[in-house]
Amino acid sequence: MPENSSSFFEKVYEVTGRIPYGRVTSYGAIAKYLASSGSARMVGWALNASHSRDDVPAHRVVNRVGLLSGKHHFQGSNLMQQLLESEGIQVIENKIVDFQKHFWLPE
DNA sequence: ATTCTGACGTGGG
DNA sequence: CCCCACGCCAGAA
Repeated sequence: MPENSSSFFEKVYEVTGRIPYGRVTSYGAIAKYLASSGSARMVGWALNASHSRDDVPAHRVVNRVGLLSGKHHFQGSNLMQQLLESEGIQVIENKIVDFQKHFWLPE
């Protein structure tokens, strides 16, 4: 609802919040959707600040190969993986199985 | 103002 | 398959 998001962060939260249950996307995809640019790093940065928000499923955002690059930033050592698996997503060696199959592109 | 740092991505060797 | 260099840009020191 707040398209008045003055911050880049707000936009990232907004899009991330739209990721359907059991689906995942990449930082680059979000960055492209927002800025049509390769500012994927900013997306990860923004998600870093999403800690206070529980409405931002950051665990559904991984890098372009489906690797859980940010799992180290979650509370537990494997919380991110648990969350994904609890949504029916298979994760092996910090990597999502059939990543492309679960991939979701921002609309 | 300058410098450094990233939850990334692409391209080349 | 692996490793490296560059681009990208918001924020902290």
